[in-house]
Amino acid sequence: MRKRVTLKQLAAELNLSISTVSKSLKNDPEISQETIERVKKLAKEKNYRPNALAVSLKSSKTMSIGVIVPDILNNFFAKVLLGIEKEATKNNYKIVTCISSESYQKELDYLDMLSYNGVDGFILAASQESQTKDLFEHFNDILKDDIPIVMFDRVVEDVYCDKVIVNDKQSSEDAIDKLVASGCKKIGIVSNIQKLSVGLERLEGAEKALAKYGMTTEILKLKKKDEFEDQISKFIEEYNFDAILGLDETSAVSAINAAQILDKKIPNDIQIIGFTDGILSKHSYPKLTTISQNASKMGEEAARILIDKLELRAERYLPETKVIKTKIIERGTTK
Amino acid sequence: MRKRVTLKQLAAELNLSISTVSKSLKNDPEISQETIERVKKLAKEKNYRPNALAVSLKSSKTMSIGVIVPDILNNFFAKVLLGIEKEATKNNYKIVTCISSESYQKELDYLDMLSYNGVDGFILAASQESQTKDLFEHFNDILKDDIPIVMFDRVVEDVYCDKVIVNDKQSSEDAIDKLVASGCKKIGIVSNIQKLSVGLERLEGAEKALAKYGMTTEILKLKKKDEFEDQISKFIEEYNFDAILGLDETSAVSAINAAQILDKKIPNDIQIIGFTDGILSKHSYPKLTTISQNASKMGEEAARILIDKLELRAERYLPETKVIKTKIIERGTTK
DNA sequence: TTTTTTATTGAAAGCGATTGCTAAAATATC
DNA sequence: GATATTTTAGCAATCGCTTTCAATAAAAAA
Repeated sequence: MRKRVTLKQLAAELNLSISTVSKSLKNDPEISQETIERVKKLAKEKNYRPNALAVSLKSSKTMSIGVIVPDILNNFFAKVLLGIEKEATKNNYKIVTCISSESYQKELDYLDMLSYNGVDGFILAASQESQTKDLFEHFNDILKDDIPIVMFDRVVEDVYCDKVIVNDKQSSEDAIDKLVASGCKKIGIVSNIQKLSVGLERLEGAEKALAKYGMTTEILKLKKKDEFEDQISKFIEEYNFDAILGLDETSAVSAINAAQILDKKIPNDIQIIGFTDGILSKHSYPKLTTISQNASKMGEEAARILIDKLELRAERYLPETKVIKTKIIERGTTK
Repeated sequence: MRKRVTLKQLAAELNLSISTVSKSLKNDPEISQETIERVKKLAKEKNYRPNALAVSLKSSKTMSIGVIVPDILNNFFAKVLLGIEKEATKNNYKIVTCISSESYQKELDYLDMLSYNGVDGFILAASQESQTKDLFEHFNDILKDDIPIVMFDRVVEDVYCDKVIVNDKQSSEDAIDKLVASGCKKIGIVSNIQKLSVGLERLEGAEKALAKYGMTTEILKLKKKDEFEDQISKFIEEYNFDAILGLDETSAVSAINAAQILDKKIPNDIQIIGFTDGILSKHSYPKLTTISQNASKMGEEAARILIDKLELRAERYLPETKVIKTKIIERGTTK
């Protein structure tokens, strides 16, 4: 069994003091070239690496970012995580990932734990519970401790921090525009995320666009307990839609299946557009036309903003809100 | 802006020594009840919490587990992660998640970084590159430093550590049995994971079962560059299969779509079974009959094994290999 | 009253690294 | 040859906490 080597041990073996060894490793000009080389040689031999804990304790910087996501099974969040990871790694930061499972309590616990574990900053999306119950003081508490937070996607209006969002409202307007342009007369909205800030935004955009064309907004809010396909096929039959806008990926894909059940041809009898360019969109039949939120880019952006803030600590600056542009990816469910 | 309070500050305010304060917070019998209460009162008021870094440095235990997964977008790994997270949290451990992106180099870097950051142990699935190139000394190096590893799913034979796997071979045998029992005469295998240990296992099981029924093994190894659906539909037409076993979820779902393209009715004209009970299986049309690996349970199990080892450090014990049982989840693609 | 016990608190070392300051040795200046 | 200057290396404090051991004071026993 190997033993991790410390400065102390190197010093002993070299007959030098700990400080000399430490300085040598940092190429301190105070130390003679000869000594530096001697030290480095042994350090390399023994595979010396500074104990990150000790360094952090001293410098009160851990080079780590706490990331809290509501649901890791959600492809969107997974992608964002990937983006964060990429950018963080590039800048020598590591990430500590926690999953709030949409629970306020877990979110709070993690915030607390991570802050006492010394993460340098947070990147997070609020849990559903925090959003619906309008709980956000726990975020402010962290900010008060001077630990920066960057929120993404599920942001909280009342928390004064950096944010990265997507122009959800505009996107669903665009989607409706597109559907109308291709001849749709009766468009239905299906949502499985009624309670989320993003769900509201998207709905608002759709309503606005629909109104513009003198169309009424018919929305189906999916109920967890029943089969989505059944709920949607009834909805389609009732109104005889020629297009469906799914406010999230699951709704849209379920709408595809519902259309199949009703034996409607996609995209001829009915067109479908969804949100979130996840794994489902690419594996449905036909493949789903969807609004991509550039999840990975969102993550990168969030990490970049946080790291900038961390490194440029010197100057206080105002929180910014970065809007990531969506793009519509046309596949088989639209004409 | 608030300031994190330390023992020193509490001590000063209470006119006590640091050690007394520390002991009081731990209900040390050496300290008088009166003092204990005085200390606790102020600590609560000031919201004192020990600095985790300092505690870790002292105890050389960080209460954290390094988790390395090859791909977080993969629903299976995400589920395992969820299981790990759940079990770890329950035992007061936190997890530091890294994503190797199937790269050997990243895997190595993370292993190195995390070990110097003092994680107490590792839970990981080998990257594809490590598996195909048969690279595993980096794992042994960690073990040499006396940091325990628990591998799951993608395990490496030559590394002597705890493992959690699934009875892949048996599962695909069972799947073939089931197909034959329901009358299939010509079964094709489709795989997108030829290079992985699990892919090999599953193939082996299928071959064995096929041979048992005097059937030949026809396998299609998917090529990334072409559309999966096209490759599969050609494959089906060529052999006129009445059943497909997809060795991974993507293959199986693509097979469903391929059948639709060929206008074959599922499950009457052709039956399909897949692996991994992920999100795709539930949203395909028809829904996919699949072999569930109990991903979340796998994660929990891995975490439990690791934590047991961590806490029971005392007695050396032999590495164990836990086999998680799969179960077949029947949905719409089989009779 | 003196000695022993017990109760209570504090001093100090240590975890591993960083860093400002000091001391000693080597070199330069007059 | 004596003093001033530069190199080079080490001391010691510090980060925040834990823990052993010593110290003091008060109470009990002799």
